[in-house]
Formats: sequence, structure tokens, C-alpha cells
Amino acid sequence: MRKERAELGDLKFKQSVELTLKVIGGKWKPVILCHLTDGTMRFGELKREMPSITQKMLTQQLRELEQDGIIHRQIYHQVPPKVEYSLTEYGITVKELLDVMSAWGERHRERFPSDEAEHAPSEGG
Amino acid sequence: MRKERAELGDLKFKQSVELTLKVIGGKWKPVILCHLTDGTMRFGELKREMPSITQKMLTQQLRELEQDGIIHRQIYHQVPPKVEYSLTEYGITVKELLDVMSAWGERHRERFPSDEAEHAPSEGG
DNA sequence: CTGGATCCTAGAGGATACTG
DNA sequence: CAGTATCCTCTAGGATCCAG
Repeated sequence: MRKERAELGDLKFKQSVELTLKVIGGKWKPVILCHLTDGTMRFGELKREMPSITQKMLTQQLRELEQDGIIHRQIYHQVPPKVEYSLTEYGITVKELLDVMSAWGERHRERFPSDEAEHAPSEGG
Repeated sequence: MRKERAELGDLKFKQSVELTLKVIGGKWKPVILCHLTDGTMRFGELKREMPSITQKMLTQQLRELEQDGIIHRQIYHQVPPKVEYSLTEYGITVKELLDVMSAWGERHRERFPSDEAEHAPSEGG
């Protein structure tokens, strides 16, 4: 009983993969999510951890993640402003995803150590 | 013994995630890989399954996947030309990744059925 | 401190023509 | 059939300034 090129099932499969990449993919979202898996963080904190991101991008990506229900935005109406970001209960489910991705990436690095060279010179925390 | 914001471990973690996205991310690679998990496919076959991709992109993406050791390119020197693509033994490890991504994407679609609307009108096999 | 608005660049991705 | 080459578009991402 091998699967016989189920067209429909396959279509849904790949569409789901694409959807996932659309939601948590891109240049910054995965990094942001990695940081938020550690717990709640303020805007400035995130910015500090990612020196090479611009405020615009950070804000933009956070908004999108918020709209997708991945993260929660807690605003403190005070001066100076204070905004905290954290994973929602639903957002926590991405941890599993990040774990698998990270694990695969590490294995890949073992095979192609050169690949990390062109990638390493980014932010270092 | 909770993890205490291990900077270095965290750095490697997020870099691995980024690396993964660099290797199998993008607009087309995941889709291509989804198809190849079904087995060997010819260039034209892939093209047919992905009507909205251009030859250029398909060729380009396949080359990159080949260079990353994910897929194998079998050339038959004949007329007309015949080239077959398949996952390498190493490439098969992405199945696990795709599975997790697909599963997450499906769950996400349940939460945000609207998200599929802006994504559905692509190729339909 | 957080982040909106504006303008700009680079590169991913696309259309088309041509070739062994 | 599979692929290269060229030129073009579009948008993700960036720099900078301004504001509550």
C-alpha cells in the first residue's frame, strides 16, 4: 500500500509548507522567534540582540508575527514607553519547528563547513 | 537547572536555523523538494507540476540544491536530452523537515483560514 | 524607549529569445 | 528536452528623519 502520487494530498502538503515559510520564514522572523523562546523581551532588548536589524524591520516583523497570532504585544502606557513581546500559547508551537530546523542546520554545517563562513559574520549577540 | 540565556548556544541555534532556511528556504526549493520526495523526476516533469515557475528559476534552484548535496542530477547524453533529479541519501533527511513544516502549516491554516486565500491561487498540479 | 513615515538599494524572481 | 543569456520587474530589506 504505497502512496501513489496523491495529487491532492501532495498539493495540500506543499501548500502547507509554503504557508509555514510565509509565516515564520524570511530573514528575521526565525531569529526573532529564537530569542522569544527564551521568554518575554522588550523591544530594545530584541534590538540589542540583533544589532544588524533596523527598527523598521524589527517593528514590521513583530507586527506580522502578532497578526499571525504567534506573539503577544504587551503595551505599558507610560513614559518612557515600554513594550514587551512574548510567544502566545499558540506561538510556542513553533519551538518544535525551530528545533527541527536548527538540528538539520547543524547537521548540514557538518557536511558543508564552508557554508557557515558566508553566514557567520552577522550579529553575534 | 534551567537554561540561563546561553548566548553561545543560542547563537549557534539561530545560525543553524538561518542556515536551514538558506538551504531549503525560498520561494521554490521547498516545493521542488516536496515533489522529489515522491521519487525521481525529469526536468520537464517538475516544470509541469509547477506551471508558475520559469525554466530559469527551476534550473537555478535545482543547481543550488545539487551543490548543497540535497539532490542528484542524472544526465543522459542522448537526443533529445534527458535529465533526472532525485533526492540524495542526505537529501532524504529533509523529508522530516518538510513533514514538520507541513504539519505546522496545516494547523496554522485551521487557525487562520484566510491565510490560504492569498496563497491558494498558485499552481494546482 | 518605541515606532511611524519616507525614500532608496539590492537582489530575488520573471519574460523572452536562443541553442545543443 | 533541457538549458543559457539577457533584460526587466518587484519587493524585501535598509537608512534616515521625525514623534509621542
